[in-house]
Amino acid sequence: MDYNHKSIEQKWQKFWADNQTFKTAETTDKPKYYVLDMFPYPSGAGLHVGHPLGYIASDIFSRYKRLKGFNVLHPMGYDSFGLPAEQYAIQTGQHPAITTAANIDRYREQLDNIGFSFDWSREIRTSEPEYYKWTQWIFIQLFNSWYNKETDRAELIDTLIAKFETTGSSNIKAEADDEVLSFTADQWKAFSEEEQQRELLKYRIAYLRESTVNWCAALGTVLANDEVINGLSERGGFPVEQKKMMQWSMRITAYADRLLRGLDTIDWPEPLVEMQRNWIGKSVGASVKFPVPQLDTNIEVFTTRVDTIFGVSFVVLAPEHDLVDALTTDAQRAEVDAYIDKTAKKSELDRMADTKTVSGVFTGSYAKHPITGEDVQIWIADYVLAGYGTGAVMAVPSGDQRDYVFAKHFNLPIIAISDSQNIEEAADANKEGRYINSGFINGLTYQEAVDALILKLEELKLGKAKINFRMRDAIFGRQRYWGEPVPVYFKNGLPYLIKEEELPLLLPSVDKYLPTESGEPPLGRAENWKYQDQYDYELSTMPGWAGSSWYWFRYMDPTNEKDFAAKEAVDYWKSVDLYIGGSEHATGHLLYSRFWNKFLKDLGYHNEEEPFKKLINQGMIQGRSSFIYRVLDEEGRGTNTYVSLGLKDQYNTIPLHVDVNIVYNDVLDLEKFKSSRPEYTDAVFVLEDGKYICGTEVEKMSKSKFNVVNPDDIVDQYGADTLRLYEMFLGPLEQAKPWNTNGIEGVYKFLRKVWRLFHDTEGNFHVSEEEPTKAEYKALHKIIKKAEDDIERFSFNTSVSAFMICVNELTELKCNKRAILQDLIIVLEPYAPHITEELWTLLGNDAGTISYASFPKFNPDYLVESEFAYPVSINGKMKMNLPLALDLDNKAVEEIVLANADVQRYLDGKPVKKLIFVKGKIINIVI
RNA sequence: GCCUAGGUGGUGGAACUGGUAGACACGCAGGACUUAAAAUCCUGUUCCCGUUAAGGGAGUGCGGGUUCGAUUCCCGCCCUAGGUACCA
Repeated sequence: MDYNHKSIEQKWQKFWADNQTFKTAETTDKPKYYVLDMFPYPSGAGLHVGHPLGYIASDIFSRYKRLKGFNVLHPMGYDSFGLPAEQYAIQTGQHPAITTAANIDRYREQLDNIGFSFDWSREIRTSEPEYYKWTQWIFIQLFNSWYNKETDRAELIDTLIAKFETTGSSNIKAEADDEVLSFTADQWKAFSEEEQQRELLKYRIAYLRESTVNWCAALGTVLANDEVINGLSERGGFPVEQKKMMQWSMRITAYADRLLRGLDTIDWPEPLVEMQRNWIGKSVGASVKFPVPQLDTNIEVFTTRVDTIFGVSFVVLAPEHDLVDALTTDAQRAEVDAYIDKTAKKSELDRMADTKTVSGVFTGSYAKHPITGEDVQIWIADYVLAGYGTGAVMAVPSGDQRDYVFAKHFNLPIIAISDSQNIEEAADANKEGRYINSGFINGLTYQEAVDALILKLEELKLGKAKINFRMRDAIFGRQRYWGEPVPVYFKNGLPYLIKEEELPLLLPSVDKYLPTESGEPPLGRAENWKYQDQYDYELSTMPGWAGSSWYWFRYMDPTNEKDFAAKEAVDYWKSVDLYIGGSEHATGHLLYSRFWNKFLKDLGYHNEEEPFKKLINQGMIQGRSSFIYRVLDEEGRGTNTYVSLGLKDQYNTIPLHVDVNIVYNDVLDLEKFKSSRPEYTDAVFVLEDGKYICGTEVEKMSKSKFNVVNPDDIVDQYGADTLRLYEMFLGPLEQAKPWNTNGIEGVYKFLRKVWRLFHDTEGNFHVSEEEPTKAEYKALHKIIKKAEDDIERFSFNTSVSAFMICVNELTELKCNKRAILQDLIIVLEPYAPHITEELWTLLGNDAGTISYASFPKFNPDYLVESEFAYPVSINGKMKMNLPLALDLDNKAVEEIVLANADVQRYLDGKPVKKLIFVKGKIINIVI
């Protein structure tokens, strides 16, 4: 019997499912290993051939780790709350739960076709009440906590209340809102319940406050910063505006420093680490106050270059800055108002795009320089952003290019502050020289100046060293239906939690999935939906990232009703050892997950500072579109004649997308093309060499470009094992690459060769019990070593090649010895589990046991070669091959090489300066 | 602009810490088997010069450098992809 992928794969997929072969054991005598894929959002389009890339890689790694004796946790689930299901519900009226369930079924079917070793008994869906109960529970913990800077961790709010009751607000070091009150213990106790709650809200990690949000009118919801790209929504590309709203937020900024420090402890791809670093955006500098005596206040600025403070020639506020109104003099009022009006009208997009024109206006007021006491003009300009730092900057034209341009434009003074500065043409920010024009820091170096200035500013109470972060708190509420309800109700306008034992707070039914007439979110439509029949529930739902920010814990203990996961399970599985997924989640999911992980650790629920120890970004698989060229007639109208790529320049043509599924190795299947659409039945072709060659282009995979390839089709034609091997063979895992099937035949041929090693020429199964030869052992141990090394460094494509070499060698040797073949298929099992399982049982082993067999032990002795030829060069040139026995020491090698007649001839009596040895071989002779 | 990754045959890509560049596969060309096709197998395939051959030369984006020896390390530049953007 020849290799029949269909019957083999169906048989084993059924066996594995029926026997729960990949159910993760709860034993603890084996070391654990946790391999996780980023779980998919089940979209209506189903999987295309790009989706499984990462899953195949993680499956190979999981299976490899099982063979290496690890207890492997390799689960899968669905991130099933999300916008598309809701949009679809708005259009069709169908409940998102129904479409989501249907999509999940389709996904599951497609995934099962590929033969993954997921433990499906641990499947989770974020939209199931059993799951989101715990997402809500975590929200409750976040609401019930504050961040204590002294202990550098989150603590229960009770510890804060206790401090308020004993010492008031004075000694509290907390991450909190800016406008917290100062009070004594007695004052606190005298506060009303409402006043106390209002104050505590400013400290909670999940908190409610009025904040400027990214409002997307078209989607009817707010968006997080990472969901906004260039002023447009990530989904749909709709315009996004700034709007003030009461919103739930997460105090992720409290964790900014820990999130940053943690990056040094994890094994993640450098670009991703860099993205998170930039997103967090730590800058070290100082906060400086410029007194405004006439208003009895200060303008506080943030600067990374305090040392340039004597170069300050003006101060600039963002147009939205709170003090602008008070600072504007009557004379300047009209001009300032006009300017504010103009910038307010500009969208975020315009404001970002327009970075070249210099604009700004003088307020008419002056501030005092904190050190010299001189008057400094106060300006407003839109290059200063309200959202960063304090929304105000001290302008140092000599050291900052934007300030320089601004000063030139408005004819403001430019003061050199360093003897090494060249400010003829542009600002010069170097820190090399000694200070000039700088009062008491004249003559000092950069570091000396910074230290002296910080000291001085602290003494004057007009400044201090400060660290600023670019990262903002994360907006947590969405005005949407298909998400987790926030377990909060309102009493007297203040939020209160529902009790933990009342969880889950179920998502109520609504008649429509649109906002109410009064503009409330869809949940406002739910009837009789009140807490204790009287209090209004929070109507916004949680954002998409809520459910995915802790899901790896749930897999550890997916059905637990008492905890998000049992303590023993969490203690055993700890954190994810290997996480595979796309880099598009760099500043979203991957940051929020780290945040929640740290938070849950602070509350003592586990002990791991980081959730994902090692992370691999699989590259996107792009579509490779195929084109045919339709010939145009004299009037430029399309005809039904199509010309092959190589001849198209002889005609006037337009390219048309053609379905890639009827193109093989860029050759169009003419019959399939003709029957694809009625209008093509009579199509005429201009061929080259009897073939129609299509043009190609790399584009995103999408239906409209006819370049979507469904993995089911590949599995049907070549089998899951071929698909798995081929996706790995395509190139390095991390690299983006276009999908094409040009080389898939080679992989399929390889599997057939493997099959034939076990079968005689009549196709009957046959292996020999003879003792293998040296050469056979050598071929086997080469692949054992190579496969092991390659998998450990995630170089799957090179190990597929190595398997091909090995099988070619064994075929050449006509090797059908059990001792060799059995080990070979164990090593191959992670890549091609179905064919190896079949061969494993043909060899007489129990079904379902190959996945837990022992990975063969590599023996280096088999690779030692007794005699071989190798090239020796002279001065890097004139290479020649010399035969040589290797079991010799360097001394002997040296003698033999130098005695060689060819070498002697080349040396021509010249003295040898140096011999270069590599691994006991002379590789080069220097003369 | 800044940050990060990358640039190797007709194609996808190998070369793990500097040591025979182009493994493996596709494609292509030629051949065997076959009435024929499919399948399978064999041979060749970086480029240039050399009638075949023996042989020689060039060659890993470009220009330099270090080294006996550089795809690999260093300096400068060009290009591509991804991220980011008035962040004080």
